[in-house]
Amino acid sequence: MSGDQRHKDSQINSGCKASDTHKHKDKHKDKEHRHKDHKKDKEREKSKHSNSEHRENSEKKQRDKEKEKDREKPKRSDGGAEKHREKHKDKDKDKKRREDKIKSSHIDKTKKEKENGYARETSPPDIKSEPEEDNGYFPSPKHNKTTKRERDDEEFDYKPKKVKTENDKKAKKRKQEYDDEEDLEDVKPKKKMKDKKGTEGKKSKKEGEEKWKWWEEERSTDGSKWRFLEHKGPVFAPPYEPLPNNVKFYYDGKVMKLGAPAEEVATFFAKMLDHEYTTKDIFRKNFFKDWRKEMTSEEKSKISDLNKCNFSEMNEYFKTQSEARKQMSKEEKLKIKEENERILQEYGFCIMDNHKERIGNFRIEPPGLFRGRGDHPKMGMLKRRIRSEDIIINCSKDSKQPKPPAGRRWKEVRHDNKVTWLVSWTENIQGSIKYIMLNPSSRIKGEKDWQKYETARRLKKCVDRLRAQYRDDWKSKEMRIRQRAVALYFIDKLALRAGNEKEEGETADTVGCCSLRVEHIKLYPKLDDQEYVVEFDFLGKDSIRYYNKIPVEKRVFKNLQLFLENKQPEDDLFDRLNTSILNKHLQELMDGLTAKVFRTYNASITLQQQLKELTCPDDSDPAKILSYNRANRAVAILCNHQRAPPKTFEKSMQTLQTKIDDKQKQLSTARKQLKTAKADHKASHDDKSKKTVEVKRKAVQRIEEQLMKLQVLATDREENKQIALGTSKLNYLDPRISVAWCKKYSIPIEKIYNKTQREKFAWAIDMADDDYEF
DNA sequence: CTTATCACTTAGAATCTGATAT
DNA sequence: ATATCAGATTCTAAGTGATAAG
Repeated sequence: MSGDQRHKDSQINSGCKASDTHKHKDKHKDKEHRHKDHKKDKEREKSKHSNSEHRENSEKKQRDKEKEKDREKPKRSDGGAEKHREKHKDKDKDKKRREDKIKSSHIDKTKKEKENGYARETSPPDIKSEPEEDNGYFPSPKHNKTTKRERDDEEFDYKPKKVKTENDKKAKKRKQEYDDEEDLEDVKPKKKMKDKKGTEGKKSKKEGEEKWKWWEEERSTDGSKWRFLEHKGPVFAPPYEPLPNNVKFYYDGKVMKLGAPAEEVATFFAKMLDHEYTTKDIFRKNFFKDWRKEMTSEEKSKISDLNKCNFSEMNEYFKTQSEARKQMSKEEKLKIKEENERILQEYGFCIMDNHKERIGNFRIEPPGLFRGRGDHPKMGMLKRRIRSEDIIINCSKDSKQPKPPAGRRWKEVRHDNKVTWLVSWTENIQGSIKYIMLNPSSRIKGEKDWQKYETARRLKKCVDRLRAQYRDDWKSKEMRIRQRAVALYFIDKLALRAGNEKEEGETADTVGCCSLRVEHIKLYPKLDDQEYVVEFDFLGKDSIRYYNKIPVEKRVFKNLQLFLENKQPEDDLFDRLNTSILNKHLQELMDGLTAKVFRTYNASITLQQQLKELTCPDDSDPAKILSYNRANRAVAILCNHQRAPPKTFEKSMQTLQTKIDDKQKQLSTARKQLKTAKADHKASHDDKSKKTVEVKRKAVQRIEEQLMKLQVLATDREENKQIALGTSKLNYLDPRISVAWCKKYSIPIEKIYNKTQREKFAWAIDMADDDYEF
């Protein structure tokens, strides 16, 4: 039990986890040659925005072309590039918009470079102006009108603060405007729902709103995330219910009655008794320390040793309770279910800009003991109960504000439409802020998700150029550039995460690319039959182990040797690099580009390629789905998405195997029968025997099919033992690729996406055709 | 610069649920 | 009817990255 990540690590590769404990760091700030370059960085940093490339139709062609033309910015040499930029910066939006249109109509890429660098609004020099991230940004879509309805988001129209009818109109109009060029076949009848009238949202029966297609509407571009927001506030954790008197706690063998505060915290521990956590020293120490804070002075003076505490009766009690819950009668269960449904209906939705949207997490996290992942220094600490006085409510001014519990108040009510959260509070373990936000199916999340994939697609168009550049940078005279280039190579090739710095001692010791330390890699000039092999072994996000040996190019290898010179194991591998430097650089190469875009890009492009490669048109549906899963798996492996093998894995494989064996037996019996039937028929030639033959033949066929299905299932499951497909499916794979694949091979989308996933990806399901290309 | 803060995405485990096997 | 189990859902920790503050 106790699936603890570490286990799985060892399973996958020979054990040993990275050592923790390094007191490392403090990068040598002795920069040997720092150069003038930052100045460049600085200048540029402001120039993001705008992009406006897009055009795409023939992406492929384009892609190629693109790479050459794409801003040949002289890598370093300041100056050049900027100049470029400058020249365009002033165009006004309208003009630009027009241009885009044109452009898109004949896809002319030559134009692109122009926009590429331009810095329009480099400065809305208003001081206060809070340019806000998205300002004018929304890179992607703006133009892409690929074949299909991609959004052309129009940034400049102002959304009428009111109703959607109006929006619709506008949208429609806009659409018309562009339609000629794309002449859609736009299959979808756009019946926008009847929700007009602002207030309507509320009453629209639950999902009743017949599917609002937000992706057919325009997005706001002024950086605001919504215009109207109303909700009921969070659902608080239920208050503590003291234990019945017959459930005792013992200290040093003697019964001891605890006051409610101490008792509550004790129950948190008691509930976890079976978990390996509670045997860990740090966990116990942290727990005990925090527990004592809840004790009365009397309790405190008595209870001085956790080892003398006996929680087992409490533990038993909870087990019994949960058992009882399972045994509840149907009606009781139904009642609970209904109550939950009621709460969901009341608190689980909000109204955002005329639409009723599902909230993701409307319940406040209940108090408990903090469980970090991996070797977390704070495991076991008490996560305190959140009260209304800790809560900040965010909603629009003109909405009906949520009410705090009777006689209580909120910490604050604000009206900030530059953010998407409805409720926030500060958590006491790390001091970080927690939020209540909308469900992934909401417009606000969906748009962002869509945008993410559009950015990745833009990377696709220029990735060759970027690769050429970083390869070139391997030869740079400047250490920092070489480091940056090698790191980027890893991020690109191995899909490593960026690797922000973390505060030491506050979290488990994990790393990403930029934070790799010397101890995390080993170099083998020669290994088996390969040259220049780098072995990675480190704990990444969630303390999941990353272990990989890969041959790299000689130049990379030599660079790594250089980076390692004179360093201790706990020193940073890339001592002149961090994520902020890297991202700043990436931003210069492509608008909106950051390290994580590479993961999205590589994941999606891998899926697309693998699907192409693995799908056989003649396969049965289950076989095709197996291919899909394999393609998905390739991505999961690339991204290192692991899971603890399910506890029941072995057993379930076994039962499956039994089923397969049975089926096999059935099959041979059926075959025998068929043979006999045939023989009979031969002998008699009568109709009846002929029929039997047919029947038997069918039976054989059916059984064969079933057997095949089972075998496929077994293969799939086995291959999936320690690989988690969900994460990549949900976060990295452009859903339009999957949708297109389903359409192309007539696989029902339900086979690939369950209900929740279909909701999240509704936009993709609606817009992608079978010829969609990432 | 360096650090802190904030917002938001990504992550695997825990828990729940409902279909299926017994 | 009950037990089992796998898939769905929930939960919340742990990342990324932009920006503000020092």
